[in-house]
Amino acid sequence: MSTILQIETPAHFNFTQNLHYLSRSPDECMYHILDGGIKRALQLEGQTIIIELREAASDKPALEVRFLCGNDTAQLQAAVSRYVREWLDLDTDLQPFYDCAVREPLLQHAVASFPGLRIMGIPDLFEALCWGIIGQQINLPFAYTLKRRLVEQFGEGIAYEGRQYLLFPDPAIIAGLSVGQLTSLQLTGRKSEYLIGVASLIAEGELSKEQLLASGSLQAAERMLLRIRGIGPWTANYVLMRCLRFPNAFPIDDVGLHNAIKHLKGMERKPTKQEITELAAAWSSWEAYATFYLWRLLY
DNA sequence: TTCCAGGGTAACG
DNA sequence: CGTTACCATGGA
Repeated sequence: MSTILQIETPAHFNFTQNLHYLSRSPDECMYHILDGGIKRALQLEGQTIIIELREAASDKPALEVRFLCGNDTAQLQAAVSRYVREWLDLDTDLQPFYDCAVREPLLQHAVASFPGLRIMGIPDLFEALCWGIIGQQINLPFAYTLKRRLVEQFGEGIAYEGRQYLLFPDPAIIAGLSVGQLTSLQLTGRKSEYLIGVASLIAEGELSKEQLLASGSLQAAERMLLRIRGIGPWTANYVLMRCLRFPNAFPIDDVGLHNAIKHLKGMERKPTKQEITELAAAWSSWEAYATFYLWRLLY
């Protein structure tokens, strides 16, 4: 009946490792993980579909995608394939990072513990920016709660086999909200203003992923993001890492990164920014992956 | 109870 | 300019 799309996976990719990362919060609302597979809704090529992603039982290491709901034209299949490759970062060769990490005291343990882990992406720019802003200065469980409220309140949902599959809210919807409609979800007034502002920029076509990628360099894209109210160095680099996929994006202000370093080095205090800069010199051009692996040590 | 959470802004000197 | 108060809630 429905087509099964096969997607070959590269060396240094382990589906179970990544599934474990994706399972980290019971409050995650953008996909359902059950029985070794991921199911989620996607809006691609102007259509809304539900897919299931799991490891393929084939000779070559691969994933298989089932189309549970919606058409599966060749064009849509190609779009889904591109989406999955980007989401799971299947097109990056991790060998150079691993070559670097095995010689690096701070990274050895992490890369040995989570082989095949990749930076799980947030392909949608608006979702990535919202997630970054929501997560500023609050603990992660609460951030997941706030995201779920936002998505349940303002995102579209599709029911399938008794389960609700949610799409992230359209920027135009959020752009039209009042601050009060967001503070009622327990977002702060300030963050509510940030979200509405970012939504407006995207809805008006003044900010896009294409535009950021076309800027030519990490630094240029970072400068564009830093001009936006509510986006500082941490949020900019977080988005450059998880959405734009710059391997050298580096959220150096991240408290989780600070705690991981403190723990690994047996320090009594958190490292200073200068100390981190000196340590991270050895991760040059792979700062994003180093950060992601160190985060993984924390939970 | 206090302190910290995947920070950023605006108002100070 | 560098520094600081403030945001607002939940969990340890």
